[in-house]
Amino acid sequence: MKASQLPLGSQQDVLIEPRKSLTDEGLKDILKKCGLKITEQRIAILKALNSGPRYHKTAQDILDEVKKTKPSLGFATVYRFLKKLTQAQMISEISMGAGSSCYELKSNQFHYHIACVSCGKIVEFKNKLVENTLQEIVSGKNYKMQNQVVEIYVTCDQCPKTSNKKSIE
Amino acid sequence: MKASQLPLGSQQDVLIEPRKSLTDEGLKDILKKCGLKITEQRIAILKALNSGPRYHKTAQDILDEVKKTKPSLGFATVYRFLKKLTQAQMISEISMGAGSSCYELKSNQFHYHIACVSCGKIVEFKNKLVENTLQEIVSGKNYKMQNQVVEIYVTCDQCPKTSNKKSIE
DNA sequence: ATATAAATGAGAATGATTATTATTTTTATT
DNA sequence: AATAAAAATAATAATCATTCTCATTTATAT
Repeated sequence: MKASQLPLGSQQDVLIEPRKSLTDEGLKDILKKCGLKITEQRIAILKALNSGPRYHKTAQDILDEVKKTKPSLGFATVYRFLKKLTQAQMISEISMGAGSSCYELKSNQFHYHIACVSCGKIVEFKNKLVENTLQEIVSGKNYKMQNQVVEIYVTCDQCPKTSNKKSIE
Repeated sequence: MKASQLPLGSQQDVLIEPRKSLTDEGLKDILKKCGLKITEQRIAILKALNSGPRYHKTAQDILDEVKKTKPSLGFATVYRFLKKLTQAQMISEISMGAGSSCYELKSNQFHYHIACVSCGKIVEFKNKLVENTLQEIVSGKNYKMQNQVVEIYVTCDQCPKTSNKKSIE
């Protein structure tokens, strides 16, 4: 399934809701909350993470964006910071098969993805029934929810050549 | 979130239902259905994929298993064949963050995973309400379902040291 | 102002996966 | 059963994403 997909980061997709942009103060608060020092690089990386229209970004996406203003930035700094943000649960790491992982700032609601295995298009969606059902499942086991990942792989109606592929049995 | 997890393939987990073992004829039929030639290596790899108690396996898991009887097998053959099986939609590729992807033969029902971000334990589960809801979502958009991935990340009750981590907001 | 711990940048190292190529095997056809 | 053509294999090199190392710079608490 997934090996046939293009890497997530290179794809167009549809965003459910635009995010409000964060002030420099807001970005610094994020760093403080994580116990991290405030640097230009980190502010710039957070801004890149929070800029639309696509909110899940690869390390490469972020590097490309930030290098426009800070050409000396290196991959190591991006990955190091992304890992710290992940550990602090400020962002989610998403890996949908081949290619690089994507990262996105957590918002106050879970959202999910529909990806076409043929054209690579990704659509975000939300569903409270699914969200609540998953919450009940883990609550019933006395677990504590940390994150939910729901990905639906489809062949979409804009891919006529592939839409007659057999579904899984 | 995911960067803190151990690789999936190295973890213990709980299986929902044992799978029936396939005869050599059944395995050959799978290859024929995919339009692939029948070789000892492929039969052995399929057997390894279909053996319990854990049905999601890394390329390394498969290589280790098959090398017991065919020591000359190499990684390239494993990956090449897994990619063909994936393209033929006979198996699913699962990548839950860091480490290697896992592969599993598709069964007739979707199943999902709960993973503890602290200890790495993975539990499989099924839920018809979620499954049907996801099906309705894609049907409503005129898409054709190819696969569903539902992963819940938790801190589990056997991890007291981590169970008081704050949940995502 | 300064000491200390943390962060950065550059590049090397690692681990997973894919590509290359010469050799071997399968399978369809004599 | 022999054989030609296409496909598969094994070995290894190459690639890609990510992490590590270490010398230098920077942020922050005092």
